Amino acid sequence: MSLITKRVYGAEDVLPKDSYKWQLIEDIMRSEAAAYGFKEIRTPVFEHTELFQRGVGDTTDVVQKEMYTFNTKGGTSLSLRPEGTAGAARAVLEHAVYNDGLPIKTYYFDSCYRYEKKQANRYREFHQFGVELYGASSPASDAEIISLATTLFDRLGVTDLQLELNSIGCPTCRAEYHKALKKYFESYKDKLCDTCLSRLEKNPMRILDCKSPVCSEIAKDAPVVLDYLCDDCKDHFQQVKAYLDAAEIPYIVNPKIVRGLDYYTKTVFEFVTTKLGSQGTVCGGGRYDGLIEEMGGQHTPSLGFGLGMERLLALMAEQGIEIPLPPSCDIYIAGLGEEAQKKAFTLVKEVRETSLIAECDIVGRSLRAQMKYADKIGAKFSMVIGENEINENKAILKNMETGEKTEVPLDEQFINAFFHHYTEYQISGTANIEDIQ
RNA sequence: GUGGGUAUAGCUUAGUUGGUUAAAGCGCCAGUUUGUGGCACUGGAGACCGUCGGUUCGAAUCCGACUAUCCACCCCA
Repeated sequence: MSLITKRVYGAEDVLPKDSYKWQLIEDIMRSEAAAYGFKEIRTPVFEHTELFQRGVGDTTDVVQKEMYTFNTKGGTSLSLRPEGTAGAARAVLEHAVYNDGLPIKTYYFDSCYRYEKKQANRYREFHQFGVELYGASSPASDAEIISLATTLFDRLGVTDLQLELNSIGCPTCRAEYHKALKKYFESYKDKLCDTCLSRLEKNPMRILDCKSPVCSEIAKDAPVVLDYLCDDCKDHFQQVKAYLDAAEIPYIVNPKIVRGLDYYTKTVFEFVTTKLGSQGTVCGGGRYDGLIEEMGGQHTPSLGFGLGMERLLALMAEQGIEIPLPPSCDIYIAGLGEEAQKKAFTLVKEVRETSLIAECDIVGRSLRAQMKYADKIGAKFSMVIGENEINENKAILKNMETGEKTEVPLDEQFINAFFHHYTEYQISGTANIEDIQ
């Protein structure tokens, strides 16, 4: 088949056979976020370009080369969001949500866009579950955010993740650290890769993250940010760790994680796995005490994380976690002949009003083909209606699993009779839906 | 932006040293007599063998370019 076009490079379709997985995971996330007191926020996919330039940071790769930026007919520069934090923060400020009282706890399911080369578990359109907490500076809030993430992974049964933790300090102590780093790396100027050479001027911390063997070898002995933290930051970090210890949340301190977005301060963390090839970060976040101010608001210490839905799904698949199938058809009502088809059509409608799932033939199939279809969609019960049934006003209800047949009335008592059998069916334990929560 | 791999039905693949209408399994649709699914059987639809060009009497098969796709670098979710 030659189609006019295919899907856009780097974008993925979620097909009917898979969408239930997303729904279940989203349900769990919503309920858990709600349990922590978070409420959903929905913001537009596009924003004024300067929001990301200011918010995410001009020097970051994300803003410099990965944004989908375009001009409107009126000449305004807009960009598709490359991440969720900036837009959420903008909305909170624009609507003065802080007047409802602090802290503000929000979560979102965003589709985000980055113009990058596609790779395993890296897409140009990807989906992120994100959480933002505004107006909290205490280490307890850091721990709460991390705790939410670990609870989510627990509830989903994800185990192959390690929490890596670091503190990159506040602007004051980071300035000291930058100086030390620069001094250190300058002595290796002739050996560093080209990208790292440019990083040396703009953001030397990024060199620590370089995967090139030479640079990472040099980076091994580089000054560690934790040694340069001011007393306040050092204390904050200690207390975050103490909270995590108290909550028995395991972590390792990794002084090399620096994060790619400029707004981070103090606590940064990632949940990483080795099971997903080279895209091992499933969830990343941290504190951004300066962001709200940078965007024109009052000083509002804040923090959050983003969790990659595609990567989470991929990891769950890799781990062999089975997501329970969604409910299938409860009853299929086959019809023989025009009059019977209409009867089936109305009966099915009645059943649906009780929020059960019911189907009848809508493509004009033979009885045998209708039964095959009923079997294929996993109908729990079936029923055939023809001339006889209409004349006698009763029909045979068939349990598709056991083959057991029962006579039921076709009048207004039909629903009651069906419910009776359906309830027995569920009690007998043949319904095989296990809850992974 | 830089590398490397791969392109044959919806999916997974076969296709021998270039040789007549490109094959199989799964899936899909229909049927296997009178009104009942799973199993089995029969039949059907579905591929310009990624595209363009070249070598040749002849190309899915050899060569080139392009495109798509996958993986890695980079970056991050």
